[in-house]
Amino acid sequence: MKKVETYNHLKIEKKWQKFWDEKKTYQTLSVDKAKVKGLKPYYVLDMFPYPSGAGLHVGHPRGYIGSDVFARFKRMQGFNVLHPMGFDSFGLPAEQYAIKTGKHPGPFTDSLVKKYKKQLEIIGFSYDWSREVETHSPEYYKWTQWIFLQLYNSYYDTKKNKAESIETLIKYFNKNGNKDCNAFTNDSAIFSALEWKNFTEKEKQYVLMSYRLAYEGYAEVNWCPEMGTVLANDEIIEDKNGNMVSERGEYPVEKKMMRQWFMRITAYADRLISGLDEIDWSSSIKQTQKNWIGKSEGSEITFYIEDKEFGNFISNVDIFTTRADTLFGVTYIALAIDHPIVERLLKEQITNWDQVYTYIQEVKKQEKNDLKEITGIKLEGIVAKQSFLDIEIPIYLTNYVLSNYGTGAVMGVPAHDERDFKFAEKYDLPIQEVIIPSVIDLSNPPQKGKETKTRNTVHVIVYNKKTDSFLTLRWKKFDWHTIVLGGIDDGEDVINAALREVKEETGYSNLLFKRILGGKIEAKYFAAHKNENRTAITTGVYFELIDETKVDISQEEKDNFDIEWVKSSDFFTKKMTNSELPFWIERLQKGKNEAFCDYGTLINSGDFDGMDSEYARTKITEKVKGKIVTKYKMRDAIFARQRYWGEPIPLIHTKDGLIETVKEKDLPLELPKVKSYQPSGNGESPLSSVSSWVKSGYETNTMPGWAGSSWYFLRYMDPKNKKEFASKEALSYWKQVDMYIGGTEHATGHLLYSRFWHKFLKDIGYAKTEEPFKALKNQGLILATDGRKMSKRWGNVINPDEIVKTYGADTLRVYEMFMGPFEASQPWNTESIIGSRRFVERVFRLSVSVLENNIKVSNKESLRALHSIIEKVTSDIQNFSFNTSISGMMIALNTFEKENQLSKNDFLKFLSLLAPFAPHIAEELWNKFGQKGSIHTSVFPKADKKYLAQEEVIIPISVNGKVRAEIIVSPKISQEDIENIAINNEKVKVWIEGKEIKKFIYVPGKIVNIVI
RNA sequence: GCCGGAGUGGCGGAAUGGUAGACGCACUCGACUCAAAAUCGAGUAUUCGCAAGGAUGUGGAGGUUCGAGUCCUCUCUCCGGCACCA
Repeated sequence: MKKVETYNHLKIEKKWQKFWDEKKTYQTLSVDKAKVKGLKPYYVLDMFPYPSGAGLHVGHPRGYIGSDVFARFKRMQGFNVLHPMGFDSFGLPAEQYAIKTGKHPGPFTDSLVKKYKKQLEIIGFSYDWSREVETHSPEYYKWTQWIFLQLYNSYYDTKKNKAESIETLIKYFNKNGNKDCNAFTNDSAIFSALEWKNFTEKEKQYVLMSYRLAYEGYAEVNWCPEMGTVLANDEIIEDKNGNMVSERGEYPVEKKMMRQWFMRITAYADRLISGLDEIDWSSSIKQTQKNWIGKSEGSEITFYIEDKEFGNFISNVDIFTTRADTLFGVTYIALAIDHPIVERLLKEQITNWDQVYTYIQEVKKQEKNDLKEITGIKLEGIVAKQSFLDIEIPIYLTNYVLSNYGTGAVMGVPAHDERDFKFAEKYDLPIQEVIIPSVIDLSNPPQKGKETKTRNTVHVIVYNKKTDSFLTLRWKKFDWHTIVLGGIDDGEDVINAALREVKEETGYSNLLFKRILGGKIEAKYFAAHKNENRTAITTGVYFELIDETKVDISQEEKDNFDIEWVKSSDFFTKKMTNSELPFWIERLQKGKNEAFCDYGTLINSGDFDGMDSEYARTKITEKVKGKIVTKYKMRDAIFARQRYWGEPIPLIHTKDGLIETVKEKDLPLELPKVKSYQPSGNGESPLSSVSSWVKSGYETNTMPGWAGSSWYFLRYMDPKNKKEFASKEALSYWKQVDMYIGGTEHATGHLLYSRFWHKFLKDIGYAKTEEPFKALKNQGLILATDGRKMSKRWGNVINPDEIVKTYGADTLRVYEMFMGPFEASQPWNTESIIGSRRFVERVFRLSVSVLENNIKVSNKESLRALHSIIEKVTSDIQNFSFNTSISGMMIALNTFEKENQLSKNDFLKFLSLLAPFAPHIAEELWNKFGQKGSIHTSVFPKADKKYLAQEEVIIPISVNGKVRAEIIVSPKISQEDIENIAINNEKVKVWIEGKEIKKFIYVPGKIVNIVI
């Protein structure tokens, strides 16, 4: 018996990993060499990991495998591929380790990095490790600090729409003050050139802080007095009673204002939105970013506040609204509890200050983001007015208005805002309707050139409880089916008008009034009998029939229509002639009235009556001398942590209270050694207890975790450069990341911050593109078998090292790509991994038989299978449809085995398709077949269409859409011929016998459908 | 509440408007074997039928079309994000 070679993954994988490493197979060519060779760049990037103590589980490599397949594919297509890896190695867990053990987090981090690298290496990725970056190494963070300094020394020019040097702004101030300076700021104070020159250095510094892109300010932090430290949001949990406590030790956490550093990301808000249009990201992640930035256009309108008793002017107050069209519906003004004018200007005038103060304290205690109930308190003794409104408007403090959005003040329009509506109901404030929905009667639309008359009408819905039906009229002369309706006479009450109409038209006279169905509705139609257009402004009234008592009705009415009671189920679903009816029914079914928040037509708004909302928004803003403004939900990003394990901020506080930058030649400003990693106890970072550090005046805050990760992709382009963060040549050659792969969890963090930094670096002449990541793919999660996320906590973690050991890296890679669509989440199933292992083994066995058979030319079937899979894999990898590539290769393999007529050369082509997915076995067999070099630097095969043509195709014949037979014909068969064959087919005959053929459809090469 | 995404066999999933369930797992039967594993072959949506064959079937209800998992309208469920943003 002959000894059969077996597939030994352990041996093969180790062997080739060593080979690739020694031969530097995956080393990216330098810019110069690539240019000489004429190779185009392609940059495939993974989101680099944060090395945590837990190590990798099988979910982590999913994205890395996908990007590796893609990178290998691009490399075989002849691109100079940049596919690097590194570590985001500053951060909290290492810090916590240091606090717990008292040891320096550096060596600990290094050991974790080592562990991660080892785990990654055995999976066989094609990273160019010579370009590795680690954000905690001083050679790297030197440039993170350098970028910080550029931001610190820049402001945003809103006219040029780019960042500019702060020196330019200072020159401008010297000449003109800050009038019309086009610099982005949140500060509204205006000063002249003379005033600027007379400012002290400290005052100047203070002013400039409002313009710099990196600036000092104050912000609320989570302060834990027990631990004497500031906590990040993910270090806080909610305890049983709903109080915020620290995750470790469950100590209470409170809010505290602290000095911080910020990034003025809001200056880039518009570009962060518009840039989304030019990048190939999933719509959901783009939408998430758009929502997060939260752009909304609205108006700022000034109201003035006066003393109620004497009418003395006290102060202006600006409100922000997106619905200036509802201005005439204002019935109160609502201020945030911490609106600056409350304490500053109004306190003295408010006659119920004690109660107001108590209320403010109460609201302050409530946890943010957890508004259970809308509350408020009226400010007695003062009122608001607006020149164009002829009313005194009460002012409230409320808990539903935020001081940090808009102007911290809103106009309360209960009729057209849900929250205002609730508030008005609770505090019994008037609800003034100014916008009504507008419908056009499509069956009878207004005609051009006809006069339009407006009239007030009433629609009456009458319900008969006994029979569960509604009163309708069936018109005799027209094809109309309506509810009772009619005009409202001058001075007549709506309810009386409704009762009168019902009595006149139907005779029913004993009705019980239930309610008015919300606001009015405008309907436009053509009144044929009067030859004019009508605009009916209609109120819906709802009655119940008490009994069938009837009065006589006129003959005219009897001739007009029949009375018809319609069962409620029909009434709610049936389309009737009144186009307003769906509104009435919706309101009827809701049971209570609500605010109408959509756009519509204005009423009760003086000169603006009849305008539509959108137009009126600007018109009213103009009229009241308001401003059209744009607001964003996004806030400036906090750029400081009171911790040790992060990049030091390269600034020096002088004795005079001034801030100086660390000179570029002195970068990096390295982290000092400290005795203790414990927080200082006063909220400052451990750096504040290093006396030499403090003596030198160095800033004690460190940078947040996202600093280093906001530009690392640029460093990979030129990782060893000592003079610049990356050379101009490297930046212009690589330009941007072509394909970025990572999880969706970074949608509003890393992915937003790095776009911001990249845009800034472009503005100051370094980055070459507006956007850093041209295309982005988000890999789906791999869930544990129990459907939960893999986590130590649930004890459901599967370790990739073990899978690699038992099944091999190639099998793991094939399996993770085969599981399902790359961007969808799937549960891990160790049971089904065997399928991928069998596939790899069968390829191995096929290689043995191909060598033995030694066939010169493959047979037709094999050739067709090969070339169609070449085509499929090429397009599937391009689309990240890795799962279908693999199933396609399995199908091809089935054919090769069945036919057993595959040539060596054709097998090698197949092997090339497999190489990106299963690199080790592909390399092994490539080598065994006597090929030179590495399969991974060989050329990806191209499909030859001539092998794809088929002489015969199977065409299903369907009758009325149901498949009844199949025939085998030439793909070139004519419509006439196939019609003959199909109709005379025995199986088909059974179905069409004696029936007339109405239509015969032949979709060439696909299907026949006979319609009878 | 708002904005995304998704609902297809026992499971993971496939399907430019053209034979739904490819491919894989699991399962059943068979071959090989003393036996088992591995491997190979056949089968495997539901339902009626001995079979040939028929009917039903892609969360639900309608619609467009010769033809719908795919397009349109409404609706239910699940997942993700945001959430007092005026």
